[in-house]
Amino acid sequence: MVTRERPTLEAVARRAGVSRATVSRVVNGSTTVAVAIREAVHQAVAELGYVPNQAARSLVTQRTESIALILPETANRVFSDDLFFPAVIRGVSMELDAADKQLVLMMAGSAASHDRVERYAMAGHVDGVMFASMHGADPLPGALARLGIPVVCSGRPMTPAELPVPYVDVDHVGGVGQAVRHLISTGHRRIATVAGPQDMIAGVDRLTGYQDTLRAAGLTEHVAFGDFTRDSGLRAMRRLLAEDPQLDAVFVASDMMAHGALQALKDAGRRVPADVAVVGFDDFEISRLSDPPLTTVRQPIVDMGRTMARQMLGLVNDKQDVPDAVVLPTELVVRASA
Amino acid sequence: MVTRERPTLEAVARRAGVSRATVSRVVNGSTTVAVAIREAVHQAVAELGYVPNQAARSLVTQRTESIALILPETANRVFSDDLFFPAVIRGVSMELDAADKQLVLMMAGSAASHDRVERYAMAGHVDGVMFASMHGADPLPGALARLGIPVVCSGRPMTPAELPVPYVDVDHVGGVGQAVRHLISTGHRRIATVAGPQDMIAGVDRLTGYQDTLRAAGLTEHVAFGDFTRDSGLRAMRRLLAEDPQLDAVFVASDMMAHGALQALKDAGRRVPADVAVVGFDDFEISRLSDPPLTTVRQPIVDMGRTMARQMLGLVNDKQDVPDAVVLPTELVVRASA
DNA sequence: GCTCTACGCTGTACCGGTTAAGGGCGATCG
DNA sequence: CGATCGCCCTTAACCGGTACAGCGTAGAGC
Repeated sequence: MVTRERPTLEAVARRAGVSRATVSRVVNGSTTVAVAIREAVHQAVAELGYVPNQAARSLVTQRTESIALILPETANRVFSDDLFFPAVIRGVSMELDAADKQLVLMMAGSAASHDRVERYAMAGHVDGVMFASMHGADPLPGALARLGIPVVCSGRPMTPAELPVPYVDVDHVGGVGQAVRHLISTGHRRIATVAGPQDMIAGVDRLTGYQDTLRAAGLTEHVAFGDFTRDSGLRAMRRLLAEDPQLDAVFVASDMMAHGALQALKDAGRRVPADVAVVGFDDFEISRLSDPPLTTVRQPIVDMGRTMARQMLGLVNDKQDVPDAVVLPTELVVRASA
Repeated sequence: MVTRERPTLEAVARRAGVSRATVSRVVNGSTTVAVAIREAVHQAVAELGYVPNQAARSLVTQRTESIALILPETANRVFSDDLFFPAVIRGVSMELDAADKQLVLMMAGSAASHDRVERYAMAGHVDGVMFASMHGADPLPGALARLGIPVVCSGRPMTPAELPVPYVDVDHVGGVGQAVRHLISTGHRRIATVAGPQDMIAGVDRLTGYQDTLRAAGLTEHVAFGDFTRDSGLRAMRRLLAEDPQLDAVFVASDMMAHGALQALKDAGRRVPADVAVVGFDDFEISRLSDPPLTTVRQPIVDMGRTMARQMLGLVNDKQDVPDAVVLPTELVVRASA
């Protein structure tokens, strides 16, 4: 390793024959510097390969130009069979890159890591914190917001905090309504659902959408619960079939669970959609490729990430027009399974 | 926003009735502090909710306790239909979490972002940089290493740099050899391959493994190229079928491409494995679930991430026993497709 | 009882930037 | 022609920690 000494402002200043302050102003693009001097400084910067020390800069500016994204799951579970977080990351990353901010990724599954996140943000390591989907009524976003740290959540908070934090969510209820009405309009009457975990807003709202629509149509509810994983969908579908062998349709609250449900139906010798129609929720890439291709409610996950990031950028730049809540539209995508 | 002032060392010192230096030593766990004073400081820290300012600390220690992971793709492509990067992230994250280091995620698809990564590392924002899979002979790892910044790569560098950087890779050639020998031993003789991109070491090595094994058996090669995406696998399989309708087996250099190939075979009316046997490479979760379940070469992706992170931690801690190269084993997983 | 040593704490000089206050100098105006 | 003004640059005071040198104090040794 060569470990060439990193040049400092001081070195650049000496080389250009000016003071540190002048170099600082040139580097930060101040216009009140004579052209000749500005040129000299730029040349010195180039010759020495000067790069400002971020720690020193942060110490005085109280900004780090980086933003944390918290994935409230253990590193174990995230990414295991989940396509949601990668898409969120992608959206967030696109937007932060454009703003020249850095993305710090943190997993916060355990209580201990909760603490770590809080300390990390308090240590001024990041300018703001984004939460990607949350379980239960997590106190962390509210706690950080109370400390004056910009916070944005994905997913409407389950319990409205005393201090409301901006969030972005999708129209779960509307999308599910479309899906269930589609099932009804195609002649189905015994429509069950595999619902998501009830400690997540996505789980709660999608179940509400199902219940509201069914009730409006005067039909009977039939619910089994999963945790958004493929396997839980498979098991839930089995339970539904055991409880009501006559069911002719099912709305499954996530694509992953829907693929599990397709498997369960296949195992049980049911044809899809002839015997049982299936609708999912997410519209992952793989849902176009399943057998049969999955009818599903599309939610714009990448856009959620982008929107969160934009809200965050607005907050850290003290823009006044940052909306408290953004709800993105969902849309039924009809394929072969229903 | 309440924006409570963050307490400083100074404030804690005043409250505890000691000097800044003493508080600093207590906070950093030095043992040469009298118990009574240590207690008093701890209490003051707790009462004030003191959290050390990371920027100030980094300024003097020249360390940030965070590590960058570079995904050399545009944010667009990463995660689109790729399951490799999420798994790497998961492995890296597990290991860094345990070491209480933070993970900074950066995309570096464009030349411009290349520059950003270099400046970012040079600014001392991170203590080290890890590269997750690379295209071509990327000069960036070598450049950073030359600047004295700890670097670890996933995937053997395509052109050995003048300054060798530690890397972790898997035994591509060995795994592919197992796969192709399996095809031969089950009676196949017209064995084609869908190879990966030849600007990536994984693409090159897997093709080499195929070629070496076929040659050793005195069989004829038949190659089409893809770029590891499902769609490219589908198209490549079509070309192979058009060129040799008699082929009876194919080794596909990635699971994603293999799923595309399965689709192409199905479209062409070929039964798998009766007419054409298919072996993939990766062993993603979804490969157990395809129809038929995919025989494939398992590579330990999460372990790659963990190993990279461990090497990195060794480097930043100046451990002497950091191996230059770690090659993890691969293993044929036989399912129904071959 | 005095010196010596060891220990533990304080004082302070940094780390590398930013920024407010201050000063030199040429141009402008009366 | 002198006072005033404004433009640009320099000086220096921070930001909040770390770590080293140094000093006070207490206990040991004789």
